[in-house]
Amino acid sequence: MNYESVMKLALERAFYFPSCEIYGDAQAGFWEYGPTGVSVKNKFLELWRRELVRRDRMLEIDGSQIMSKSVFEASGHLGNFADPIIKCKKCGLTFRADKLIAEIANVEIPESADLEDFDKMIQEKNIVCTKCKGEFDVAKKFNMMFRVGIGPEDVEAYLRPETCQSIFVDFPRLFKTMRGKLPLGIAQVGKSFRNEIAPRQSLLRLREFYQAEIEVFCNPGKLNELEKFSEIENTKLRIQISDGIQVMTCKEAVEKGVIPNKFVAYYLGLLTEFYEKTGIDMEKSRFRKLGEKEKAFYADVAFDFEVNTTIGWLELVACNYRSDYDLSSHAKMSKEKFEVMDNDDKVLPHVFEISMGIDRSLYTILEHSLREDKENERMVLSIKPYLAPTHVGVLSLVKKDGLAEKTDEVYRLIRTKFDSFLDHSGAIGRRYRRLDEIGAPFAITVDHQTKEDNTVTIRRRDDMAQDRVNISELETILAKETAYP
RNA sequence: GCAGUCAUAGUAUAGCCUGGUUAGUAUUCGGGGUUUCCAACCCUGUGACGCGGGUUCGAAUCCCGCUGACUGCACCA
Repeated sequence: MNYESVMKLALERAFYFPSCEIYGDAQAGFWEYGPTGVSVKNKFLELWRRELVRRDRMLEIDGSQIMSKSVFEASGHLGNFADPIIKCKKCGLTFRADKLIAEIANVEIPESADLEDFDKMIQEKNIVCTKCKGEFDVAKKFNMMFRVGIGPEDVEAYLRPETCQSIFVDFPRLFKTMRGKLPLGIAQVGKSFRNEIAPRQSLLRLREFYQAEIEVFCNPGKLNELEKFSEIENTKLRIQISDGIQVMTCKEAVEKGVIPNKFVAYYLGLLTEFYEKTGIDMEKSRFRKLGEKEKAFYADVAFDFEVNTTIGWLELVACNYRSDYDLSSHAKMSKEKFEVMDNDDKVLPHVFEISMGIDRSLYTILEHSLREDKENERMVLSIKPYLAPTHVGVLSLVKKDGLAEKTDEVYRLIRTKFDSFLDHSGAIGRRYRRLDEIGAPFAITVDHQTKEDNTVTIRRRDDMAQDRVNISELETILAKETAYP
């Protein structure tokens, strides 16, 4: 289904919608999740916990969103997370200073250079606005982090631009108190904040967004010694190589040198198995190795997990081998010791990161699950039952003859065990359609026969077929059908 | 951030050019009825001119600013 239809569904059924929408000064890049969206998000995260955190015995933390200045001095975000920009005095057009200079004067100035260097070069080479020939104002830094002031003294701090910094900062304590052993995964779900220049397309480019990040700390000397690699060695990865996507097992990818080591391949394998279970169409996915220029400033080797949608390839996960970039910078800045013992070796761990964009993942799940059933004139969200915002609708065929009361009874029986929705009003077909649209995989209908033999019908969303079962069996059936895989 | 297009109920739209009755329609939604297993029907009700200025006796309509959405460019660490 396309972006437009997903957007319509999102607005009509309260999956997500613009933040502060009743006010005229609402800013772009901020969206809220409604009840249905939250329900899917929570279930998606439960799946993530099962398939990655628990499976790999990772530790999950929940850190602060506001972090002190030193953290970002050490992480490099204060220096590198900013673009040098110049603005035309006449027409107001803004350019990236380094890019414009490289283009016009053919001189490479690193983007982290002093601002005066850009001004000097612009003077020297007499660079003017490409559009109106106007003069440029002095270069400025546009930092994508949101600055906040703490307390009455307005102490400088920042909203985190990625969740992982708390994981790095917390690593020494966690390793000691949780009896850590390399390789050790530490995970976190939470919000991050980036002052994007042009937020776009609802959940796909936000200023405030959810990440589920995993940082795996490892001994860099043992990247090919990983016993659990055998668990995923036959898992098939889809990897972009030059112009085509090649499908190969994790084992083959390492043997052919497509992936540098077993360690990285293991986590790409886990990630593949996870996304298969979200119901995203994996035939439309790929891992893409990033080139030198595309990589983040902290990354050594980087693979993006991307999925093709109706608005193009979307990056859902960034997998970065960050080496000891973060731990050594924080060690230097804080004087804290980050070396740990790995058997008899004292090592400064390296980090492999799996940084997942939750909002984009949810969008993709919706886009890949939503379909139009023309034959039956309905929109169906064929989402995996364990991710569905509502598991089951509980309906009375008619309100009268005591069926409503009987339906209430059935609802009370299951309401705390499943996400269920009670509905008596209107035609039965309409109620089924409403449930189809929010992806409820099952509908239970109480009819006249129920009063005679205590049976109800269960209707399945995808094929609209119905079975008659005893009320006493409902819990078992639903538990089985909505269970995580 | 730049350029173009646009902004009316939950959703989709008409009206705007040419200012003037109660802002129309479809669907959704609430209540009632009838029928009963796939958006039927009948009655009834709720619900909108993005925000701020200006012009005017009078603004959804004309003008200005802001905000947002879409598309393209740039950006995406």
